[in-house]
Amino acid sequence: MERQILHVDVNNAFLSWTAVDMLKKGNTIDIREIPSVIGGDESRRSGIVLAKSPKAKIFGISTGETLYQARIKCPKLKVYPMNYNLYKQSSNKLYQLLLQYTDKIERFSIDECFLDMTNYLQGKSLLEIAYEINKRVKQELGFTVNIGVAHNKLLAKMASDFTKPDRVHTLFEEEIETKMWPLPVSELFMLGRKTIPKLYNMRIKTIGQLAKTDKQIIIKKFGKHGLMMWEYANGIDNSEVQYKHEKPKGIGNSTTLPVDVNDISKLEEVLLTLTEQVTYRLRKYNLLANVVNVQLRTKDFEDKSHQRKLLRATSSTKEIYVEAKKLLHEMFIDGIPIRLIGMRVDNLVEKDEIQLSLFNQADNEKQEKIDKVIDDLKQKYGYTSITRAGKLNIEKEIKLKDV
DNA sequence: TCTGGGGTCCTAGGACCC
DNA sequence: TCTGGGGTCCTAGGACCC
Repeated sequence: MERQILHVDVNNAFLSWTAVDMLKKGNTIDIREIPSVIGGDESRRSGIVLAKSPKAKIFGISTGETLYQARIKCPKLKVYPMNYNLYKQSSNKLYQLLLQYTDKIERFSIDECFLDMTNYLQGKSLLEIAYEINKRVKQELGFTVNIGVAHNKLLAKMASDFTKPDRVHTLFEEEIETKMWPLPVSELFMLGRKTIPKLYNMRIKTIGQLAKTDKQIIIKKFGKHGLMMWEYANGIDNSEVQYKHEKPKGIGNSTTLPVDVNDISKLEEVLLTLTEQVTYRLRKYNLLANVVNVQLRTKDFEDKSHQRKLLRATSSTKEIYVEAKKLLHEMFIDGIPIRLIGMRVDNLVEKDEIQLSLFNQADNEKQEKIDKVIDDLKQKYGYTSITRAGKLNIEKEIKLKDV
């Protein structure tokens, strides 16, 4: 049976949500109406554009470029900081509204949802519901969304990306040829900056040209990814809306250091902080990790990572840190300044599914108790209340260097 | 480039086993 | 040994998404 799919995409999400919040707090200007962006923190060397207003777009400012470049394009540009908690709250409000239409909702990212409306139409057409959601979000929540209307996820997603903002677009099978095929291949979902030049070399410039190229030729050149891109170009996508919220498959944190760091003991201290954050989240999900991974980025933007499978799954800060520290030492080369350090855990399993050997249990429980005491305090008093003595030192030192 | 951070999935090659 | 072939597991790194 034909599926009924909507893709809801918040227009300029971070910026719109900030605008709504500022208006609510009595601010008189709507930052959506002026050249403005949400930007990272330049003093922490993460000064890039995360979201932009339509007026900023007119100046040629694009997401991902540096604030420095953005200001050259528009000297009077207003820059507002990131506020992740606000985004999460705003995203939840949207989700609550969408739940009134179907419980088959996949939260694809903080500002995008797929809705499976099959069997939830209640006498209305899919398009009618799309317009109703569009209107209600604007009236009740104060920001606008684009909605893609189609019979599979890929086409719904492509449709919501057409003209913006505040629009509803359909992309049914019979519309593929006129609405999607004339677009450049770079517009196709899952085709990124590495694949586009290769397609150009094959004289493939539009989605239609890709769709009409022999499938086997694309598979031979791009493998599994090739099959997917050929199917997408032809509007084929049988994937389901993943509405059962799944646990993460990996959890990680990384940070660009305020200054390049040459000293491994400093890196160790940052690594400990990252490990504490990651394992805290791991325990909150009631998961255990089987693999520990450490990533470094050098001053010259060269990335490397090392990972290792553990002898047994764990969520213990201490156990994971011991392994992460080993990995750091294996990778670190004295004299090569480090710009970014990250750590992540992978191959996660449900804690309750693991059968602990009796031999390990006593030791394990002791470590668990220590972690739990700290977690409970973090829960109660906020994350920053618990810091290790060593951590405070490095933050102070980095700040001093930075000035 | 004055170039973020959190994810998922895939591939290639080496180690190891039968 | 001038060393087969298939399968699985592991690690490093890449591509892509928002």
